[in-house]
Amino acid sequence: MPALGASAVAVTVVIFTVRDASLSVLLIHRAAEPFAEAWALPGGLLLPDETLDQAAERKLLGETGLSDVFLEQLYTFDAPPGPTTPTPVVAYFALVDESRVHLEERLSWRPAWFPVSDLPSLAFENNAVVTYALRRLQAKLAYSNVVYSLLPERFTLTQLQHAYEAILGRQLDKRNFRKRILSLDLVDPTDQVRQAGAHRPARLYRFSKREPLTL
Amino acid sequence: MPALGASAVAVTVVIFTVRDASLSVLLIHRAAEPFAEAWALPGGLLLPDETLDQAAERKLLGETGLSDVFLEQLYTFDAPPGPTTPTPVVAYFALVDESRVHLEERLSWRPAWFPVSDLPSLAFENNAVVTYALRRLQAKLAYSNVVYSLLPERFTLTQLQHAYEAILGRQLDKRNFRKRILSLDLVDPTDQVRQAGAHRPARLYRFSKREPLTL
DNA sequence: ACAAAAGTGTTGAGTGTACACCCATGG
DNA sequence: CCATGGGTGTACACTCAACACTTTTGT
Repeated sequence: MPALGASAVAVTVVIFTVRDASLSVLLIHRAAEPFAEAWALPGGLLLPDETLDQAAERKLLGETGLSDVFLEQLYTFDAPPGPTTPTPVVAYFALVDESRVHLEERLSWRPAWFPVSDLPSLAFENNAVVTYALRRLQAKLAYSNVVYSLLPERFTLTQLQHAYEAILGRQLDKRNFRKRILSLDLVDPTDQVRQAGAHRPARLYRFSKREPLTL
Repeated sequence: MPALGASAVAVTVVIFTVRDASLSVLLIHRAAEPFAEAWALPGGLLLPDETLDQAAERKLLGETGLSDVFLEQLYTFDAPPGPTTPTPVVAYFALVDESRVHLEERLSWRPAWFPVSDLPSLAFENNAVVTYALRRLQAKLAYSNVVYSLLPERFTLTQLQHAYEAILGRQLDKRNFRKRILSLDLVDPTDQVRQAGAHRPARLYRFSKREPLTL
């Protein structure tokens, strides 16, 4: 039987949001070695007596102040090479509504949103993690309601469509989009018909289930 | 920053095969505590300087003598409750051709195949792992060539169909199945037309790519 | 007035599904 | 001669993609 205690486990979270029509990821600026001055995904070690999901929630809450959002385990990556004790990294991904986020105020680290289409080179080979998360997210769009936590509780179908377009990176046909969404009945219409700042009254919808739903 | 060295990591493998028209899983019989005398999935601790994939391959090779088969990471589960130091478990799943397997000969442990439809209650909550693996496998059938490593190198379309049926747990229409498989061109026909033990000559096929392919 | 977003149907192509019979061989 | 598995085509239902104009409001 193998030697014990060789590894601890780290958890990292890819936090996505949609900002001005593009899909973005939350990154933190590292002050300490290794990879000082590089951008990286938020993450850290699993605490004793904590589940993996709890650790991911803790990280998400710390960075954004949010906890009731879509958050799912993604993949477990090997320990990145480096001077520290090697620990496998369990990656999660989350979707948040940017208007509900309160970014952590820090002295030395500056969290910031970066469009996924224009990422810098990240610490710990985190670019691969983001790429993997993006692929998974795109795949899940087709058959689940994951986007529920990217949008406010009530939203127009156009807003929803913009979220889909940002994630898929291409334009969608409006009429086909509406037909499909309504036929899946992921959403219910609500009575309210006027939204601040909108050009004209519009029907608002909400997700019929806000829990993660994987058809 | 959290305390270090609280956890190591374990790896476990769900090894599937098709035996007389039903999908089966390889289990080992535990001699030692915890869960002595219970059946469990093969697994063990990650060794220092080993990648997760390597650990899974090592386990698979140890139990079956095989290494060139489909093997994919599945999910990372929390440490099971118990007296030992809690370690998260990175689960993998593999597909093997039973005729190529050489089960490990052991004195105290007896590895054995169990149909997934009729599993005993497993140690370490491994039943949930098997259920998860089965769902993933079924999903992957639709859009990938994963079954390539369940079958011998050359096979008839009927054999292939039997493998699909065992995994999905339902009968498929022969003509539709053939049309679909051929249209995906996952397989190429080979010249050989006679197979030992078969009732009549038949066209044999082989997978055009034997590498994992995720369309 | 005009820019910006909301809303609304039809058609054609392609895909998926249901369904039944003949053939070659081994026993 | 019969049991076993190999091999083959068509018709219908459904899903998906392409496509343009009118309405309402804020500025």
